[in-house]
Amino acid sequence: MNPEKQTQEIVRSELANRLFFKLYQCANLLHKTGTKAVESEGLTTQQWAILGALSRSGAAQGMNMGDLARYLMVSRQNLSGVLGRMERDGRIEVVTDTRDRRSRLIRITREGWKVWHEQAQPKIHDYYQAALEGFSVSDQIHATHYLLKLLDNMERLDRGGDAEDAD
Amino acid sequence: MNPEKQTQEIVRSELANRLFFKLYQCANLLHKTGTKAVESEGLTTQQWAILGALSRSGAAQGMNMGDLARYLMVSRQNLSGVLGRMERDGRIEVVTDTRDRRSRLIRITREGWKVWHEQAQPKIHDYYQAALEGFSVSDQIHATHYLLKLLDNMERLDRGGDAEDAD
DNA sequence: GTTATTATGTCAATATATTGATATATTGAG
DNA sequence: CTCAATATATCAATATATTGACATAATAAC
Repeated sequence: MNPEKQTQEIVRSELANRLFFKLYQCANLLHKTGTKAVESEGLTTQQWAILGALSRSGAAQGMNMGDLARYLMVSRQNLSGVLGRMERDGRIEVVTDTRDRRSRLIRITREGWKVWHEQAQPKIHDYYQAALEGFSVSDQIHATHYLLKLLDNMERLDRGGDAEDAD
Repeated sequence: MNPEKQTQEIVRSELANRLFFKLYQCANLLHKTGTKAVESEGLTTQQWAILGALSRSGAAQGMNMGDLARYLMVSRQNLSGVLGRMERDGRIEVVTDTRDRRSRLIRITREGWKVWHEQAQPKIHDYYQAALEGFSVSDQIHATHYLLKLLDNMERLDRGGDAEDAD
């Protein structure tokens, strides 16, 4: 490798390093500040993500464990713990799917719906406003695009640990 | 609020929601795929971040707990646990700062240095390569810029929890 | 009907992450 | 010297997160 190419390599590697370190810091602060924003409702960022998923119009009938775990990109065992706490708190309910009795449908309860829309959403709105200060609509679209691209690559990494013919 | 403004509000809010959900998913996958990349060295993404911080030229003398916690954006109690495991594994050492005997300097050991440079770095390099597939240098710069901006806003949120003088 | 697959539950071990409370040692200001 | 501030340690409670292993129940394939 010629010296010029080698210098390029180092620059690129340090650039990547910086990008991932910022992502790492963002991840830490997302959970810290996000949880702080909704803690008065007894919620955390994970529970926020789950209520967000379950309150979508597409999930009116509920979502099963596997789909929810894949959607949130967490493990089934982890999800099980969080859902247990949310069921305890009355925000969600777990019912057996009549069409496939192996499957459990996770649904938001009336109380969960109320907490989500009346209490959490206004605070989440304020949180977004503050966290996205200085972001134009275009900036938001571009930032989301980069995250999506990164996500695609990481999903490929996650699947293709040894099997090298993902989709 | 007129109907047009209201529609704009909803679009903006859904855009923000999408951005933060992607960030949430990225955070989950970063830890999952990142840890997988260095697990054969007995490392995790947190330990990776710590070794990265300690191996910088600026940290040759070591970093104290407080600075390291602020740099990584984690709590002191959390850092304490991770450092304990890393000390147990011989990757770092903790010595009392001679200039301020209250302070403990965290330093990378010779063994930690070796693990970091000879074993972890090549794998991290490959990880970056795969995770940034399709990112030009310009893309990387822009993506980092957005993360940095987000980080600034979230840091402000983190500090100003009760001070209510937001404009 | 037997069997393989699928969806989930559960237990265990480990690591990461927070806040809050309490304690100790050291430094620096007066 | 006294006292406040600083830097850390430690304990506790709670929540999140992973992999691995084993069990169960229901579906689907034969």
